[in-house]
Amino acid sequence: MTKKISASTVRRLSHYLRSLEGFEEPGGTVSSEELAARGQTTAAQVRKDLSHFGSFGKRGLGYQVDELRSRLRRILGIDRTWRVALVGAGRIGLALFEYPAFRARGFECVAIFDSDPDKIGTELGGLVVRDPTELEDAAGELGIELVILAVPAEAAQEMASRAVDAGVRGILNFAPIRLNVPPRISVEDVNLVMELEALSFALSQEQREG
Amino acid sequence: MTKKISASTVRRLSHYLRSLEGFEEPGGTVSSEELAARGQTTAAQVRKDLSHFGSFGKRGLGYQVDELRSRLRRILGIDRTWRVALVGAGRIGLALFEYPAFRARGFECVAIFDSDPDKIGTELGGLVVRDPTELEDAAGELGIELVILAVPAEAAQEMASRAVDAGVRGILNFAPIRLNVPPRISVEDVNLVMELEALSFALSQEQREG
DNA sequence: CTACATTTGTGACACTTTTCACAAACGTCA
DNA sequence: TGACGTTTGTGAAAAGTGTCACAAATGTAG
Repeated sequence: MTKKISASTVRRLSHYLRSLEGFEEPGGTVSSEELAARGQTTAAQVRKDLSHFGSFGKRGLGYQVDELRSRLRRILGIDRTWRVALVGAGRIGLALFEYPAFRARGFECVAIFDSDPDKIGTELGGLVVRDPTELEDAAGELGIELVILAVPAEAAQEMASRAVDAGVRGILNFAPIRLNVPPRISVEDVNLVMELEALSFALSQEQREG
Repeated sequence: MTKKISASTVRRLSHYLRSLEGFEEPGGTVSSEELAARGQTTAAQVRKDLSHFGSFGKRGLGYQVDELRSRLRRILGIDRTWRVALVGAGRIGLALFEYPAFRARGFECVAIFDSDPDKIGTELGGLVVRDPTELEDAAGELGIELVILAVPAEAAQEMASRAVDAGVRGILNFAPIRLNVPPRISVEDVNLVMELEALSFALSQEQREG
């Protein structure tokens, strides 16, 4: 179980779990074939993905839905609540803050930071916006392990470093730069411009090829 | 040039372009080594990525920044303006709508659709919110080629199909489902819960391994 | 109990992506 | 001009991912 799991496998696991949620027969089973049909993948891929974490299917039957679901949750580390801080109370940050899916999956936003003096001290969604210099104190106090970083590119590195100093272990980064953090820190980048550019590339490519 | 370009290559191209923007010596050059240092990659990777589109470096010197920049823009298809419609005027949709980086890169939001009767007819950011049934007419009229789909999972498939019928060629999908669309349509998924789960997985993995 | 229809788990294979290594090209300087 | 240091472009090797095919389990039905 100490083998390296690829990013694509993790994404698929997350997707399998999502698929299982529309599945409400108690005690039912699901085959790798069915699971594959709901995702955009193959039965063999499903089985290989799951096999990295032990063998919890029954041959001839498939996987027990309830068990698979809880196993996936355990594997993904969402069989608990993660305490998250929002850094950057701009439009995107606030939209995420109120995104119901986050809370529903156990990601609980417990603090908001923003360096805009006009915002500091005001209340947003039941939390008082704090100065980012308070991050270090607050992180310990509130048990913050994850940060959603939604600040302009110019400020991102500084805020990331501050979060790292505060003891945060993971960063969901919306700024379009590669953060420079110690290797023990996990960073996931969400680069919206990049996504649009990928679309633009695909569309232009089609045209070039006729 | 008709070879298949991998998604990771496209993402890196986008990133190279972003890196070059902080580069304001007119007529300067940049080596694959420097470009690699700014990204999270290697010099060989940079050269191979670029070589798929012709050889526009000078041996012994590197790449001319101005030229590389405009070549990358051409390659990515952002040497023009893309007309985009926002479908779903919820929090995330509106945040994206006003995201300055989009417009700055040539993605121009020219229409907003939402099926909420309370929103239809109201003005948001200078545009009147329309009923999604108008998509087909509006798409032709306004030259919409891309759609940002930011609606709840339940509505996503229907809206996607409508957009496809309207002649849209690309969809940036924020709903956590795999859209079922004809193969000629490009879809990029942005799944925020999945990203958080990937972080959660990485953090839990560390703990398991001690 | 045996034959049978399923479906998993997994080694072997195929394909993709990255890394390596080096010849070829370029500018410079004497 | 010619030797030199640099950096590209690219085949070939290595590493990583996905697919296939099939033996081993499992439940069912007779």
